[in-house]
Amino acid sequence: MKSGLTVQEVAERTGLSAHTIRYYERIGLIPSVGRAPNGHRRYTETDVGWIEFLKCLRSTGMPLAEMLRYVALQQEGEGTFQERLALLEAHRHRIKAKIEELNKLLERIEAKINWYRSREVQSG
Amino acid sequence: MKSGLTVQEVAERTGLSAHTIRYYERIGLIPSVGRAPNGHRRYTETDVGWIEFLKCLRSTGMPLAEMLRYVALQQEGEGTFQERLALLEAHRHRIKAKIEELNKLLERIEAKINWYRSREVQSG
DNA sequence: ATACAACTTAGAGTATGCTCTAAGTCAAGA
DNA sequence: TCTTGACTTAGAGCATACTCTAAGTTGTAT
Repeated sequence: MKSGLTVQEVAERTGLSAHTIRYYERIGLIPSVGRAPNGHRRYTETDVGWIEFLKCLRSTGMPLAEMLRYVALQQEGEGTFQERLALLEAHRHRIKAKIEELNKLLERIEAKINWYRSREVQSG
Repeated sequence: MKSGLTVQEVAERTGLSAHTIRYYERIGLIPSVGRAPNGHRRYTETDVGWIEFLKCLRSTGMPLAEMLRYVALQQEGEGTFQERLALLEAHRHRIKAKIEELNKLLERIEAKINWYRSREVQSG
């Protein structure tokens, strides 16, 4: 019977390094990770889901400080639902804005690429 | 008669700080900026266009090191057209991948938001 | 004349987010 | 028994990209 995943196993699953996972725990992003009798970390599927959510927030550009704020609200309990929702909605807004910005800038870069291509034809 | 824009004016136009513009010049991203007789920088419209292009590359996530590589190729002359084109195409590919990633992760965050909203209704 | 604001340079300092190290524990296999 | 490898911790180190500072110069307004 398996008591949980090791930090390496979680690293493999999530694509984060074991160093980073421990670091996230240390700064408070992953509260209450279980330990084996020898002190080694043991992760549940719930933990893995949470870490994947953290990764999702990070990959979309949320700073660690804001992720910590989210965790803090979570630990304060149900009274912080509105605030957590607001935080996520603000983040969603930023992601959408970033996607729009990227699309706009992509066009500009493609224009430059096309300029190079037109030159390429003439100069061989 | 105006001999060119000052660093502050370029900062206002491009949205970069004067510090950053000087820094970019120092590391080699903005070659050959003209000087007034007193040694002050004077920018042409061409310079501004180039700085805006740099900003575009940065905002889409290109590291300074790669931008420097692009500048280096540019200064080597016409023989580097292919390489410059390849560099921009690789970058375009990364931007597209990033947009796709953001769209995917955005969905996940929206799912979480919707989960919060459904709770919100029940708990008042 | 003098104060002020904007500029110059080289270099130091900061923010963020990892990433690695050192010293030690522990369990399993040769 | 001894080695190997994975784990633990606290803390140091590093990469990136700015951002600021200090000391000095210059041009303009009062």
